[in-house]
Amino acid sequence: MSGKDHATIFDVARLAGVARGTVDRVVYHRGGVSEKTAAKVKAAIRELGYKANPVAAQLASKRKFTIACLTPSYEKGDYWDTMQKGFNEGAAAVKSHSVSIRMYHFDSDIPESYLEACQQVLKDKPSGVLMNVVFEEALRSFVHSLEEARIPYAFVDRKLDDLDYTVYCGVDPWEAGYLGAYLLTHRMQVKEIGIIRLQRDPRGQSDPNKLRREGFMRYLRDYCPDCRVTATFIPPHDPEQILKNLEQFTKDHPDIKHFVMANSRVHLMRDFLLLHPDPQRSVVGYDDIERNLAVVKDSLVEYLVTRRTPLQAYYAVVNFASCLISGQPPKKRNYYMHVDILSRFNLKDYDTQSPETVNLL
Amino acid sequence: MSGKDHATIFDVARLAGVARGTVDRVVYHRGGVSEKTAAKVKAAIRELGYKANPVAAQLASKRKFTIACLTPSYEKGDYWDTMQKGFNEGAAAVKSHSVSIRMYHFDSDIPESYLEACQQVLKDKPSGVLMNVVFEEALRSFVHSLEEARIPYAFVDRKLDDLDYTVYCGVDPWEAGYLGAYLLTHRMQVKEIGIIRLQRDPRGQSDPNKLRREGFMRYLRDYCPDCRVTATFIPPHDPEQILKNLEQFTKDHPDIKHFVMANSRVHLMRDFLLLHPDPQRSVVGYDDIERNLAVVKDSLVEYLVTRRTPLQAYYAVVNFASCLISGQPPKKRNYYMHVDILSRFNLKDYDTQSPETVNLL
DNA sequence: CTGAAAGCGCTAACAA
DNA sequence: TTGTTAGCGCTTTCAG
Repeated sequence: MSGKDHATIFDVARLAGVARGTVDRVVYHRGGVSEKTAAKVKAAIRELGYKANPVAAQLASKRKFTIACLTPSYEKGDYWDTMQKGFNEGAAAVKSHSVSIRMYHFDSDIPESYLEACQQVLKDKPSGVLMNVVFEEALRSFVHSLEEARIPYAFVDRKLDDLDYTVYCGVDPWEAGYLGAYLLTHRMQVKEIGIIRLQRDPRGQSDPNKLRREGFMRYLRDYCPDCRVTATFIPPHDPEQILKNLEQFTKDHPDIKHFVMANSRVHLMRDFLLLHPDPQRSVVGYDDIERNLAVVKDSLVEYLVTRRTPLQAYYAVVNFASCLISGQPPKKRNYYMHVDILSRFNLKDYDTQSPETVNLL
Repeated sequence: MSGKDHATIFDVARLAGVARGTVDRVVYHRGGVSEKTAAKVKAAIRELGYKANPVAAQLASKRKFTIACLTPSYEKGDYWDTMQKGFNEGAAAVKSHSVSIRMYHFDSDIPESYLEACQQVLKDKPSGVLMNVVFEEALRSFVHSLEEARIPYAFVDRKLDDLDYTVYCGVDPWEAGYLGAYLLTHRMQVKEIGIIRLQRDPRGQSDPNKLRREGFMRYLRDYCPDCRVTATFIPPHDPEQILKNLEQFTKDHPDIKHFVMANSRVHLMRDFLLLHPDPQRSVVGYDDIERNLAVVKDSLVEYLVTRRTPLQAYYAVVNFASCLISGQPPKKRNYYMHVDILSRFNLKDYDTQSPETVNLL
């Protein structure tokens, strides 16, 4: 073993009576080796208990990987902006492993923009595609193209179970919904709940929070069977109108003291909550975007149900990268994250705890 | 940049007009470089945006590090056993970076055993010591010896602020206490609270949960000023006696419906809670050890205030290792973890989400 | 199909 | 205090 505490490719080569290159060929199934030679090499590997040194492999390798991240475009501070942080951190982490990421954005209200982005990805021939579920139909056809091009793909946040993705990273939205209903109602006699929804573009074929709402409703059926739920819709980009809507809604339903927003924008209720304080009121929202953390901090919203969104993106990138590097067969890997409960007394250190903490060097 | 997309040590050396070895010396603070040269090198580094390639560094380096982990001994399933998992995972993560860990245990009821363990550590001359605070006096004198031997040290879980440690990883116990009181009382009119404490060895000079209790009491002063708190002590290793004690306690104080255990063993209440169900009762405990997760799952305990204990240990190991490897000057690095709220509806995936998920290669 | 050899970027021992 | 250089273990190209 040339004085080492572990066998090197050189030791194997010598024992097998071949060159190092040949050993490399059999180790990585690169082909082009006669069966007889391969057998000799394999025997030597077994005898020496040889394990390739990934550090050395990494250094010597010239391979480069590109991960295409196909996600909705975003504005500062919104959900996908929060995700973006995680993508960036993931990118930084995998950089020294010679994988880079490239973002592709589309407008989640405009199916055409999604199709366009898909075309662009296909044209760029990345090593893998990391994406989310927005337009299901279009997504399926895109995945079809990817499979034809033999490009592996992974999901973050949402997935379609029946597809052959490599990695998924996210939380179970149904469970998050269930938990939200628990937090909104337990220890109280709740008879009425108001659910505030967003007016999405009429053409929008996506309903990203359907499962959350279903989980929410299911909890109510299980534990508060005679609780009535009333919905109202607000226009996400018109603060004045939001305020008016909510004022009208609460005037129409004076008994509703419990509110939930199943999307990531509970902060849109801020003005209303500030202007109409009510000690009996309780509000539950979702997702750890900055503005949401702020309304919790200000005691306007009682609970936020979430997971570390940037970490979720980070995990997705890192794990997908790891799959690409190792060239493993595309077996599904699901990483379900834990659902966190955030209240005004455990807000500290939530968003500061970035994954970088974990990276050596 | 010699045709690369990133600067190498060679590029830096050339720009600074020095040899590669010199660049290496300044990057790793190895000393033996004149200030003038160092300045030139630093300028070149900045100009090129040079980042050392950890993969190459790893491959070339012959250094070995040993981290001594000095912790209380444990029994299966208890708090320090849970920590141990994290230490092991941390060890696995840093292994390929040529750092190994070695455990040293002592009995937290027997100061002498602690002194002995300290002596052993000192004799073994590790590259660094990772530890916890149990016997404060003895710890201070141990730290003194470490400083004389120029061995850096780090804390996990608890720390002493005034010492010159390198890394600390844990949560703020006071805040965890505060949060626990919130969870136990909010949305309710609570007039009486029972706090269940452990009979620790009389010689035991440690009171590990003092700060937690203080935070807890502080919340009550802030928000439930006329709530009365009554304590009782149970013997941790005598289930029958625990049951009797608790039965007697609740007989003596029939109005107490709210209980808290500030230590990690709320599961000791299990038998009592099972035998005397009471829909009005609420119990809050601390720490994510398996048996505690089980009593939450069974709805015997309503909330657990915790952090990912194994992750905490993992972070401590990895970060400390990172400091040792990089040979950075011993500047304090505090990693405050987020305080998690666990209820029966968000228990899933809490302990399964191990840090290994994040490791490439 | 197989061997030889030039690196990958950095460390560390030695020489100056 | 600084420069030089031989590797670390593997990949990959180029000859044979």
